[in-house]
Amino acid sequence: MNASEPADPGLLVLAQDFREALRHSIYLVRRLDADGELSAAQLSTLKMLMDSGPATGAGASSAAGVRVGEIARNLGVKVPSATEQIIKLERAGLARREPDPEDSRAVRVRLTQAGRTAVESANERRNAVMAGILASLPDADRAALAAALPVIGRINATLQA
Amino acid sequence: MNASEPADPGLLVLAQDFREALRHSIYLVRRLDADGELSAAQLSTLKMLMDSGPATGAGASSAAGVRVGEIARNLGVKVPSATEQIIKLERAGLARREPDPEDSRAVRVRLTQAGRTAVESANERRNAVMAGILASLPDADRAALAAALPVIGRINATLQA
DNA sequence: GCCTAACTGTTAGGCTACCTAACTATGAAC
DNA sequence: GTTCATAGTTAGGTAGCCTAACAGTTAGGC
Repeated sequence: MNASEPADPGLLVLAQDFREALRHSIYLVRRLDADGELSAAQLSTLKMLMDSGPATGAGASSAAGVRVGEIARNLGVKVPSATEQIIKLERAGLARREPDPEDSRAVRVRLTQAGRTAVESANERRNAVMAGILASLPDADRAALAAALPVIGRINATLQA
Repeated sequence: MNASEPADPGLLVLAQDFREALRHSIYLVRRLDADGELSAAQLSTLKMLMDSGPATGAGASSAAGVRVGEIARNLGVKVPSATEQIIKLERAGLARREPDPEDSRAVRVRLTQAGRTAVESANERRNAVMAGILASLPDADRAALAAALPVIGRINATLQA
């Protein structure tokens, strides 16, 4: 945990290689996001809204929507940045802001039906492109990747703490 | 290769999971880059210069430095964006622009000694932080990660084509 | 030789996404 | 019923990317 210690050389090499891989992956992500329709930041925001509460709110009778602060925390940005994204989404008709009935300071953000549709189609498109790339790999590569994804998830989870 | 085909469902799931992992990794990268000293873009540029030609140019008698277009291509950005970064690096005393003796249209960019020092220390710091995170993982996780890195490298290489 | 076409890099202008600081409005505590 | 904390917005600024327009250099065709 302590970064000031000398650290195992092998660990440093792995760290370097992993950083390198992530650095190069930026281009991949940029490529996937380059199809226009929705920016990476906006898709992330929409996706978060979708995961956190159904747009139709069938079973969510009490507190529908997500608070701005929570969105910011989930996206790893500051509150004003979240506000900015939300305003853009609202202008695009993809999300809606409503007062929180339980706390008048707060704002509840929800997907509109159009927002839900947009995030689904954008996701499908990106997944299809990525799947196309993965399809060209040998089975063993795909297996290795699949095995590593949970690990990367755990690494990312480290940051939440 | 053809993204318009229906595609294997398992492949789509893997694609989705991989995209998700990369999306979350953005926060990790942001965290690593947040230590100030050098922005991600600038470190990438410096690193590229370092890998492509020694600053001292001991053995590189003929064509020292890297051309702007080549830098742009390597970083996956357009030429004006590369120019912008280079100007900043030059102002910071980390890189130098020189005329290309063989082609007067071209510009050769080289690291200064200060630039070399800066990239090394920035890299070491980031590697140490990452190594600290990796140290908290079980051995099996590290092994899985190490096995997947070459795969991610191959995926990224796909884009060059 | 010279004129045109292709190429290299810079400049100008614009966009998105992030930030901090300052502000408004509401809630909670005493 | 002040006072302090909390939720979000607004204002202003920065970094990094883009396209379009430009200047200078090289290379061909004739």
